[in-house]
Amino acid sequence: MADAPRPSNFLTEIIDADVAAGRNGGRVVTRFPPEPNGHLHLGHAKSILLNFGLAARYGGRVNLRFDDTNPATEEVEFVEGIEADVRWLAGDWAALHFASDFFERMYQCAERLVLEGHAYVDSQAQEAIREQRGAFDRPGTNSPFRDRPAAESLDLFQRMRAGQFADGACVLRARIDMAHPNVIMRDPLLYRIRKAHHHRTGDTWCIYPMYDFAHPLEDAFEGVTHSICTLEFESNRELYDWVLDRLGPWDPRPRQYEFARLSLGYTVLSKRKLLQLVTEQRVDGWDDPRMPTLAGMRRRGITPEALRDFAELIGVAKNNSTVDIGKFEFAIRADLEGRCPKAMAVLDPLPLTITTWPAGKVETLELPWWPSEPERGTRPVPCSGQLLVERDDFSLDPPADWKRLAPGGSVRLAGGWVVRCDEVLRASDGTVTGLRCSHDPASLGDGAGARRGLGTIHWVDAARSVPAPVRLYDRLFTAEQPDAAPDFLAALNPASLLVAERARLEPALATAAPGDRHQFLRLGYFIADPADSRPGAPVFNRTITLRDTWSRTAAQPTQRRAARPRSDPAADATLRGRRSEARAERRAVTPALAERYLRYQRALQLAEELADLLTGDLAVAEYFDAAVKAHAGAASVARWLLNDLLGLSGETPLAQLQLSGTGFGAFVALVDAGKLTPAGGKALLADLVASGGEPAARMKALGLEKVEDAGAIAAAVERALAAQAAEAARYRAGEKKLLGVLLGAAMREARGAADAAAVRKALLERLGA
RNA sequence: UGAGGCGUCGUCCAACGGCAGGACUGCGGACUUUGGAUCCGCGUAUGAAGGUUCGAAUCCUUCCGCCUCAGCCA
Repeated sequence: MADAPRPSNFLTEIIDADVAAGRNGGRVVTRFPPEPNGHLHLGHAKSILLNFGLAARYGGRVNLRFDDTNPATEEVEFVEGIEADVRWLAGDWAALHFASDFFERMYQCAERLVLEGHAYVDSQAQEAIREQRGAFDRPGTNSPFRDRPAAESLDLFQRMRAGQFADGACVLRARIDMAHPNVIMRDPLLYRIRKAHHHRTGDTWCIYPMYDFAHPLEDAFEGVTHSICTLEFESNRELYDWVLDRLGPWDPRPRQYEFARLSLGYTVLSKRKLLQLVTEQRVDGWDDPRMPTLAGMRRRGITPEALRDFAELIGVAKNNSTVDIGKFEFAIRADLEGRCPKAMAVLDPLPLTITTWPAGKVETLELPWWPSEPERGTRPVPCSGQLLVERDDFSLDPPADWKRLAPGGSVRLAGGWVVRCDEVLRASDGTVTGLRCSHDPASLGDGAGARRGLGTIHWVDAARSVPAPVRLYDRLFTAEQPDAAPDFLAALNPASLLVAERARLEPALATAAPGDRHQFLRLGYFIADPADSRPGAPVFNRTITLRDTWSRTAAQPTQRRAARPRSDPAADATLRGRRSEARAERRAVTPALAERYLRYQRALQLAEELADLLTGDLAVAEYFDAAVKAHAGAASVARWLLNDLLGLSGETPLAQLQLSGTGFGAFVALVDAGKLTPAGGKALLADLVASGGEPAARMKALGLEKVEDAGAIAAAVERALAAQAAEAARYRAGEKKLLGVLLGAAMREARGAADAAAVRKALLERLGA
C-alpha cells in the first residue's frame, strides 16, 4: 500500500511540468510551516501529508519550519507538541528550521530594501495607517513619511532595532503603491516593534518581521522550491513575489501555490475554536479523544495510516468543499478492521443463566482472535452457566425482523452454543433483571446444529469477566456545520462522551497494554487509553462504532439537499454585463474606440456584440484593424480573433505576440480561401502563436493544407480504424457514441487537414452504416 | 463595490476538444457463528445562456452563485 502510486492532482501536474522543464535543476523541496501557537489538527494533517507526500513522490526533501515571528503568542510547549505530532503522522523531516534563526538575514534584507528605495520607516500611529489604506473600491493615500530619504529611514530602522522606540511608535513599510487594486500591496508593513520575550531568541530582538516579509525569505533561505499553502493566501502571493523579486537572485526561486483547506462535517477545524473548547473546558484538553487534533485522534485510537488513507480519499484541489464525515469514518474503520484482533466485552450487562448447564461446570473455549483467520491465534474464553449479555440485545417486545434475544426466542452465543430464552426475571418496577435460558449442547462448533437466520450476540462469563470503564466517544457536534451557527458551542453534542462504568471484559482483555487496540465484537473498535490504562486495570476508549445497517434505518438523514441556487435564464438574457459596461465606459472616454465601435458595425457590418468585444481595449482594436487591412473578411477575422486567438494568447498582450495583426489577417485569408479546414486552422494558429512565421509557409511546412483527395481520406480512415480496432468493433456492435472517438482518430490521422464532412462520410461507409 | 479564486452525482475527487469515471453515502442481493467483514448489482451530475467546432465539462462571450483579502496575526 505504501508503494501504491499516489493519485495526481493540480500540484503534481505543476511539479511534473517543472521537473520536465528542468526548473530548479529538477529539485523539489517543500516545507510544513506551523506557527507554534497551538496544536496541530486534521486540517494540518492534510497539509503535512501533502508536503511530505510531494517530497517523497519526487525524491525531494521536506522541512519542518516553525514560523515563530510573533513572540506574543508562541510557546515552546507547542513546538514540542508539534514536533511529536508531525513525527507520529509523517515520520522524519529533512531539516528542522525556525524562522527566528533567520532573523539576522531577514534584517539585512530589510536594510537592503530601505537602501534601494523599496521600503521606508513610517512614524504614524496604527489608526492613521489603517485609514490611509483605503477600501476595496477606494484607493489609499500616501503616508507623509513615504518619501523621506533612504538614509533617514535606515537610521530610524537601525534605531528601531536598537530598542530606541516604544511598541507601535513606528514600522517599516514596503514602498509599493497605495492605489494598488490588491489591498495587500498598499505599502504593507514589513517590521513592527514588539518588546516581548521570544521563546528562542529571548530579548535579542525587539523588532519582528511580518508574515508577508518573513515567509518568502524563509522559503528562499531554505531552498524551498514549492511553497504550498491554503487558499486564503492567494492575495498574498503577489507580495510574496514582490519581496523575492527585489531581494534575489535566488536559486532555487520558490513559488507559492494554494490549495483548499479541509473542512469536515460535524467538526470544527479552526485553531481559535479549538483553543476555546480547551480553555472553557468543554473538553479535557488538547488531547481529548473527541478533539480533531492529532493528539486527540492518536488517543482516540486513530492511526497515521488511517489519516493517510483519508487524505488520499479526499484528494487535493482548489474547491472550497466540506468532506462528508462518513468518508473519514470509513477510512478509520477500513484501517482498524485489518489490524484489530476481535474480543468480547459487554457494556451494559444483563445476567443470563443457562438452566441446562451442569452445576459448577466451567468450560474454557479456545476462540480465535480473528474468526475468519483462526491460524492467527486464539485466546481462552471461560464459560459457565452464569453469563452476562448486552441489555440492548434483549427485547420484551421485539420488532418483526428482530434477530436477537426475546422471550421464547433463540440466539447463538458468539463462539458458543445456541440458547433459548425460557423465562424473563423482572423487578417489581418491571425492569428486566435477568434471563433464564436453556442451551443446546450439540450446537457448539462448526456445522454442528448450524441454524440459518439465527442472530448472534456477544457475552462474557459473569464470574470470570473483569470490570473496566469503557469511554464511549461520539461526534463532538450534532450539527453538520457547527460553524454556520452564530455560536458553534450551541451545537455541542451533550452525549459526545458516555462512560460505561459497569462494563465487563473477557479476561484476555484485562492485561491489555496502553495503546493496544481490539475490536469488541459487534460494538466497535477500542483502544486501551494510552494515558490512563494499565495492564490489570484497563481503561478503554471507543475509537469508532462498527458500521450498523440495522439501527441506521431508524433515523435516516435525508440524502437530498436543498437545490443549488440556479441563475434565472430570463434575467440573464436581459441583463447587461458589467464587463460590457466597462467596455462602454472605456469607449466613452476614448474616441478612437468609440469611432471603431460604430465603424465596425456600419462599414464592416459586424454584429453589435462582436463590435463591442473588439473595442474595449485599444490594443485589441488595433490588432484587429491590422488584420482586416491584410484580409477584408472582417466577420471571420473577428470570430477567429475572439474565439481562438484570445484563448491561445492567454496572458500575453496581442501586441507582444509572435504573430502580428497583419500575419493574423493573412492566416484568416487562408482559411477563408478554403486552403485550410477549421481544425487545420486551429492547429496552424496555435503554431503561429507559439513560434511565429509566415502563415502560408508554416501551413505547407506542417502539412496542414486541406486534403480533399478521396484516396488520402480513405487511407486516413483505414489507419484510424486499425489503431482503434477495439472501439471500431464496439461501434459495430451498437455503441454508436463511439463514432466521435473514431472520427477524432481519423481527423488526427489526417492531421486535421481533411474536411470533416468528407471524413465522416468515408468513415460511415467503411463502417457499413 | 476593487482584486483574486472556485462552480461536475447527495458528498469528495477525475476526465486537459472525442465513451462524463472512481471513492464515500444510500438502496437491493449473495454469503456469514459479528445486523460486522467480504462479494455482486443499482447513478435523473457538468450553475445558466449564447458562440466557435464534425464533436464542448474542457475554447470564447455574457450572466448567476459561492469563497478570500481593507491585523502592527499567520
